[in-house]
Amino acid sequence: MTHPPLANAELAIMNLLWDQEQATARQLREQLYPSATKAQHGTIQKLLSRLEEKGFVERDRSLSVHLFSATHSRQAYAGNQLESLADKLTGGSLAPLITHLLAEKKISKPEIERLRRLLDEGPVDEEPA
Amino acid sequence: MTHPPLANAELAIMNLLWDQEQATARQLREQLYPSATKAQHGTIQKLLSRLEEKGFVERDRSLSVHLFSATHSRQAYAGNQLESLADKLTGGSLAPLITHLLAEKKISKPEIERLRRLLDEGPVDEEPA
DNA sequence: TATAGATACGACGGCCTGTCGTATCCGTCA
DNA sequence: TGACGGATACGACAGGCCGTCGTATCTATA
Repeated sequence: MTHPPLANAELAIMNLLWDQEQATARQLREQLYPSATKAQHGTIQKLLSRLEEKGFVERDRSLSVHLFSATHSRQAYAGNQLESLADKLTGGSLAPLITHLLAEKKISKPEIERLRRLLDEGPVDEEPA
Repeated sequence: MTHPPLANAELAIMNLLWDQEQATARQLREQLYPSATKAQHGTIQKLLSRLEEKGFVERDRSLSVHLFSATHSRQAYAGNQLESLADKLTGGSLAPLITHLLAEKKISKPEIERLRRLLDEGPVDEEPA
Protein backbone atom coordinates (compact mmCIF):
# COMPACT_ATOMS: atom_id res chain seq x y z
CA MET A 1 0.00 0.00 0.00
CA THR A 2 1.59 3.21 -1.14
CA HIS A 3 0.68 6.53 0.41
CA PRO A 4 -0.05 9.56 -1.72
CA PRO A 5 2.35 12.46 -1.26
CA LEU A 6 1.44 15.27 1.11
CA ALA A 7 1.33 18.97 0.32
CA ASN A 8 3.01 21.64 2.39
CA ALA A 9 0.28 22.64 4.79
CA GLU A 10 -0.72 19.03 5.27
CA LEU A 11 2.86 18.09 6.01
CA ALA A 12 3.11 20.90 8.55
CA ILE A 13 0.22 19.36 10.46
CA MET A 14 1.65 15.88 10.22
CA ASN A 15 4.97 17.12 11.58
CA LEU A 16 3.18 18.39 14.65
CA LEU A 17 1.24 15.18 15.10
CA TRP A 18 4.37 13.10 14.68
CA ASP A 19 6.01 15.08 17.45
CA GLN A 20 3.22 15.00 19.99
CA GLU A 21 1.15 11.91 19.35
CA GLN A 22 -2.16 13.63 20.00
CA ALA A 23 -3.61 17.09 19.67
CA THR A 24 -6.85 19.00 19.38
CA ALA A 25 -7.56 21.21 16.41
CA ARG A 26 -7.14 24.21 18.64
CA GLN A 27 -3.68 23.18 19.77
CA LEU A 28 -2.61 22.69 16.18
CA ARG A 29 -3.95 26.05 15.16
CA GLU A 30 -2.05 27.79 17.93
CA GLN A 31 1.18 26.23 16.77
CA LEU A 32 0.67 26.84 13.06
CA TYR A 33 -0.93 30.28 13.14
CA PRO A 34 0.29 32.04 16.28
CA SER A 35 -1.73 35.11 15.38
CA ALA A 36 -5.06 33.39 15.55
CA THR A 37 -7.83 34.77 13.45
CA LYS A 38 -11.13 33.01 13.69
CA ALA A 39 -11.30 31.88 10.08
CA GLN A 40 -8.24 29.71 10.35
CA HIS A 41 -9.98 27.31 12.60
CA GLY A 42 -11.88 26.18 9.54
CA THR A 43 -8.67 25.81 7.59
CA ILE A 44 -7.24 23.45 10.17
CA GLN A 45 -10.45 21.46 10.26
CA LYS A 46 -10.45 21.19 6.50
CA LEU A 47 -6.86 20.05 6.35
CA LEU A 48 -7.48 17.53 9.10
CA SER A 49 -10.52 16.08 7.41
CA ARG A 50 -8.66 15.77 4.13
CA LEU A 51 -5.82 14.03 5.95
CA GLU A 52 -8.39 11.74 7.49
CA GLU A 53 -9.76 10.86 4.05
CA LYS A 54 -6.27 10.04 2.87
CA GLY A 55 -5.78 7.79 5.86
CA PHE A 56 -3.02 9.72 7.55
CA VAL A 57 -4.95 10.89 10.57
CA GLU A 58 -7.23 9.25 13.07
CA ARG A 59 -9.89 11.09 14.99
CA ASP A 60 -11.10 10.24 18.47
CA ARG A 61 -14.72 11.39 18.58
CA SER A 62 -15.50 10.18 22.08
CA LEU A 63 -15.34 13.70 23.42
CA SER A 64 -17.01 16.63 21.78
CA VAL A 65 -13.58 18.10 21.22
CA HIS A 66 -11.92 15.64 18.91
CA LEU A 67 -8.43 14.31 19.43
CA PHE A 68 -6.31 13.81 16.36
CA SER A 69 -3.36 11.48 15.96
CA ALA A 70 -1.17 10.18 13.14
CA THR A 71 -1.85 6.68 11.85
CA HIS A 72 1.58 6.12 10.31
CA SER A 73 4.92 6.96 11.83
CA ARG A 74 7.12 9.52 10.22
CA GLN A 75 9.52 6.75 9.22
CA ALA A 76 6.77 4.73 7.61
CA TYR A 77 5.76 7.68 5.47
CA ALA A 78 9.34 8.64 4.73
CA GLY A 79 10.28 5.10 3.76
CA ASN A 80 7.26 4.90 1.53
CA GLN A 81 8.12 8.10 -0.26
CA LEU A 82 11.66 6.90 -0.71
CA GLU A 83 10.36 3.67 -2.17
CA SER A 84 8.10 5.41 -4.65
CA LEU A 85 10.95 7.71 -5.64
CA ALA A 86 13.11 4.69 -6.38
CA ASP A 87 10.30 3.04 -8.32
CA LYS A 88 9.76 6.06 -10.51
CA LEU A 89 13.41 6.78 -11.21
CA THR A 90 15.64 3.76 -10.85
CA GLY A 91 13.46 0.70 -11.17
CA GLY A 92 13.19 0.36 -7.41
CA SER A 93 16.86 0.27 -6.60
CA LEU A 94 18.22 2.57 -3.91
CA ALA A 95 21.89 2.51 -4.80
CA PRO A 96 21.73 4.92 -7.74
CA LEU A 97 19.87 7.43 -5.60
CA ILE A 98 22.72 7.55 -3.15
CA THR A 99 25.54 7.33 -5.65
CA HIS A 100 25.26 10.92 -6.74
CA LEU A 101 25.03 12.28 -3.22
CA LEU A 102 28.19 10.41 -2.28
CA ALA A 103 30.02 11.64 -5.35
CA GLU A 104 29.04 15.20 -4.49
CA LYS A 105 30.02 14.67 -0.86
CA LYS A 106 26.57 15.70 0.24
CA ILE A 107 26.63 13.01 2.91
CA SER A 108 28.68 13.77 5.99
CA LYS A 109 31.08 11.28 7.49
CA PRO A 110 29.04 10.70 10.64
CA GLU A 111 26.03 10.08 8.44
CA ILE A 112 27.97 7.53 6.40
CA GLU A 113 28.94 5.80 9.65
CA ARG A 114 25.35 5.76 10.73
CA LEU A 115 24.19 4.23 7.50
CA ARG A 116 26.93 1.61 7.61
CA ARG A 117 25.87 0.60 11.09
CA LEU A 118 22.26 0.32 9.96
CA LEU A 119 23.22 -2.00 7.14
CA ASP A 120 25.50 -4.11 9.32
CA GLU A 121 22.89 -4.69 11.93
CA GLY A 122 20.41 -5.88 9.37
CA PRO A 123 16.74 -5.66 10.33
CA VAL A 124 16.55 -3.25 13.26
CA ASP A 125 14.03 -1.80 15.61
CA GLU A 126 12.54 1.49 14.60
CA GLU A 127 14.18 4.45 16.20
CA PRO A 128 11.81 6.26 18.53
CA ALA A 129 10.06 9.12 16.72
CA MET B 1 20.50 24.45 -6.32
CA THR B 2 17.45 22.29 -5.89
CA HIS B 3 15.38 21.11 -8.81
CA PRO B 4 11.60 21.29 -8.76
CA PRO B 5 9.82 17.94 -8.92
CA LEU B 6 8.60 16.66 -12.25
CA ALA B 7 5.08 15.57 -13.12
CA ASN B 8 4.23 12.30 -14.82
CA ALA B 9 4.23 13.27 -18.48
CA GLU B 10 7.34 15.35 -17.99
CA LEU B 11 9.07 12.47 -16.28
CA ALA B 12 8.14 10.16 -19.14
CA ILE B 13 9.97 12.44 -21.54
CA MET B 14 12.96 12.74 -19.26
CA ASN B 15 13.19 8.97 -19.00
CA LEU B 16 13.46 8.76 -22.77
CA LEU B 17 16.08 11.49 -22.92
CA TRP B 18 18.07 9.88 -20.13
CA ASP B 19 18.16 6.68 -22.12
CA GLN B 20 19.12 8.05 -25.48
CA GLU B 21 21.03 11.28 -24.92
CA GLN B 22 19.42 13.07 -27.85
CA ALA B 23 16.14 13.01 -29.72
CA THR B 24 13.87 15.06 -31.94
CA ALA B 25 10.35 15.90 -30.92
CA ARG B 26 9.09 13.49 -33.52
CA GLN B 27 11.11 10.59 -32.14
CA LEU B 28 9.79 11.28 -28.67
CA ARG B 29 6.22 11.42 -29.90
CA GLU B 30 6.57 8.08 -31.65
CA GLN B 31 7.76 6.47 -28.42
CA LEU B 32 5.20 8.06 -26.15
CA TYR B 33 2.12 7.97 -28.35
CA PRO B 34 2.54 5.06 -30.77
CA SER B 35 -0.81 5.84 -32.40
CA ALA B 36 0.21 9.25 -33.61
CA THR B 37 -2.52 11.81 -34.06
CA LYS B 38 -1.47 15.18 -35.31
CA ALA B 39 -2.46 17.14 -32.24
CA GLN B 40 -0.04 15.36 -29.97
CA HIS B 41 2.88 16.94 -31.68
CA GLY B 42 1.87 20.13 -29.94
CA THR B 43 1.66 18.35 -26.63
CA ILE B 44 5.23 17.13 -26.91
CA GLN B 45 6.44 20.56 -27.92
CA LYS B 46 4.67 22.10 -24.99
CA LEU B 47 6.09 19.65 -22.51
CA LEU B 48 9.57 20.11 -23.94
CA SER B 49 9.39 23.88 -23.75
CA ARG B 50 8.20 23.70 -20.16
CA LEU B 51 11.06 21.35 -19.36
CA GLU B 52 13.38 23.81 -21.02
CA GLU B 53 12.06 26.63 -18.81
CA LYS B 54 12.69 24.52 -15.76
CA GLY B 55 16.22 23.87 -16.89
CA PHE B 56 15.95 20.14 -17.41
CA VAL B 57 16.27 20.09 -21.17
CA GLU B 58 18.60 21.70 -23.65
CA ARG B 59 17.67 22.46 -27.24
CA ASP B 60 20.04 22.46 -30.18
CA ARG B 61 18.58 24.99 -32.61
CA SER B 62 21.32 24.77 -35.23
CA LEU B 63 19.11 22.72 -37.50
CA SER B 64 15.54 23.57 -38.28
CA VAL B 65 14.54 20.34 -36.58
CA HIS B 66 15.65 20.81 -33.00
CA LEU B 67 17.57 18.24 -31.05
CA PHE B 68 16.70 17.83 -27.38
CA SER B 69 18.89 16.47 -24.62
CA ALA B 70 18.84 16.28 -20.84
CA THR B 71 20.93 18.74 -18.89
CA HIS B 72 21.12 16.72 -15.66
CA SER B 73 21.77 13.03 -15.33
CA ARG B 74 19.13 10.77 -13.91
CA GLN B 75 21.29 10.31 -10.82
CA ALA B 76 21.66 14.02 -10.31
CA TYR B 77 17.91 14.48 -10.36
CA ALA B 78 17.30 11.41 -8.25
CA GLY B 79 19.86 12.43 -5.66
CA ASN B 80 18.38 15.87 -5.53
CA GLN B 81 14.88 14.55 -4.93
CA LEU B 82 16.21 12.28 -2.23
CA GLU B 83 17.90 15.22 -0.60
CA SER B 84 14.77 17.33 -0.60
CA LEU B 85 12.79 14.41 0.78
CA ALA B 86 15.24 14.13 3.65
CA ASP B 87 15.13 17.87 4.25
CA LYS B 88 11.36 17.92 4.45
CA LEU B 89 10.98 14.87 6.64
CA THR B 90 14.02 14.12 8.72
CA GLY B 91 16.03 17.30 8.98
CA GLY B 92 18.30 16.22 6.14
CA SER B 93 19.38 12.89 7.54
CA LEU B 94 19.13 9.82 5.36
CA ALA B 95 19.30 7.14 8.03
CA PRO B 96 15.69 7.41 9.22
CA LEU B 97 14.45 7.11 5.65
CA ILE B 98 16.15 3.77 5.28
CA THR B 99 15.44 2.47 8.77
CA HIS B 100 11.84 1.67 8.06
CA LEU B 101 12.56 -0.04 4.76
CA LEU B 102 15.11 -2.26 6.47
CA ALA B 103 12.74 -3.10 9.28
CA GLU B 104 10.08 -4.07 6.75
CA LYS B 105 12.63 -6.06 4.75
CA LYS B 106 11.81 -4.05 1.69
CA ILE B 107 15.48 -4.01 0.74
CA SER B 108 16.84 -7.20 -0.75
CA LYS B 109 20.11 -8.73 0.38
CA PRO B 110 21.93 -8.03 -2.87
CA GLU B 111 20.77 -4.43 -2.61
CA ILE B 112 22.11 -4.22 0.94
CA GLU B 113 25.43 -5.54 -0.28
CA ARG B 114 25.48 -2.98 -3.03
CA LEU B 115 24.81 -0.15 -0.62
CA ARG B 116 27.49 -1.38 1.76
CA ARG B 117 30.03 -1.43 -1.04
CA LEU B 118 29.08 2.11 -2.00
CA LEU B 119 29.63 3.34 1.51
CA ASP B 120 32.90 1.50 1.92
CA GLU B 121 34.39 2.88 -1.24
CA GLY B 122 33.61 6.41 -0.20
CA PRO B 123 33.30 8.98 -2.99
CA VAL B 124 32.86 7.01 -6.19
CA ASP B 125 32.49 7.61 -9.88
CA GLU B 126 28.98 7.89 -11.15
CA GLU B 127 27.63 4.70 -12.58
CA PRO B 128 27.01 4.99 -16.29
CA ALA B 129 23.42 5.95 -17.09
C1' DT C 1 -32.00 29.23 27.90
C1' DA C 2 -28.24 31.88 26.18
C1' DT C 3 -23.61 31.83 24.87
C1' DA C 4 -18.89 30.43 23.60
C1' DG C 5 -16.44 27.19 21.28
C1' DA C 6 -16.16 23.12 18.13
C1' DT C 7 -17.45 20.63 14.17
C1' DA C 8 -19.61 20.01 9.30
C1' DC C 9 -20.02 21.41 4.78
C1' DG C 10 -19.67 23.96 0.82
C1' DA C 11 -17.56 27.62 -2.08
C1' DC C 12 -13.87 30.11 -4.03
C1' DG C 13 -9.38 31.58 -6.44
C1' DG C 14 -4.91 30.14 -7.74
C1' DC C 15 -1.66 27.12 -9.58
C1' DC C 16 -0.03 23.29 -12.19
C1' DT C 17 -0.72 19.67 -15.69
C1' DG C 18 -1.91 17.69 -19.85
C1' DT C 19 -4.14 18.49 -24.05
C1' DC C 20 -5.24 20.59 -28.18
C1' DG C 21 -5.87 24.50 -32.22
C1' DT C 22 -4.12 27.80 -34.83
C1' DA C 23 -0.60 30.55 -36.89
C1' DT C 24 3.96 31.06 -38.48
C1' DC C 25 8.29 29.59 -40.26
C1' DC C 26 11.50 26.84 -43.18
C1' DG C 27 13.12 23.73 -46.56
C1' DT C 28 12.14 21.00 -50.68
C1' DC C 29 10.51 19.87 -55.06
C1' DA C 30 8.01 20.42 -59.19
C1' DT D 1 9.02 30.95 -58.15
C1' DG D 2 5.20 29.02 -55.92
C1' DA D 3 2.97 25.43 -53.49
C1' DC D 4 3.31 22.04 -49.98
C1' DG D 5 4.66 19.20 -45.90
C1' DG D 6 6.70 19.15 -41.61
C1' DA D 7 8.32 21.70 -37.48
C1' DT D 8 8.05 25.25 -34.24
C1' DA D 9 5.62 29.13 -31.49
C1' DC D 10 1.96 30.68 -28.89
C1' DG D 11 -2.24 30.83 -26.69
C1' DA D 12 -6.51 28.68 -24.80
C1' DC D 13 -8.86 25.32 -22.18
C1' DA D 14 -10.68 21.86 -18.65
C1' DG D 15 -9.61 19.21 -14.71
C1' DG D 16 -7.54 18.46 -10.36
C1' DC D 17 -5.40 19.71 -6.10
C1' DC D 18 -4.36 23.11 -2.40
C1' DG D 19 -5.07 26.52 0.85
C1' DT D 20 -8.37 29.56 2.51
C1' DC D 21 -12.52 31.19 4.30
C1' DG D 22 -17.96 31.77 5.52
C1' DT D 23 -21.84 29.92 7.16
C1' DA D 24 -24.62 26.65 9.55
C1' DT D 25 -25.18 23.19 13.03
C1' DC D 26 -24.10 20.99 17.23
C1' DT D 27 -22.62 20.60 22.28
C1' DA D 28 -21.48 21.67 26.90
C1' DT D 29 -21.82 24.76 30.54
C1' DA D 30 -23.10 28.50 33.34
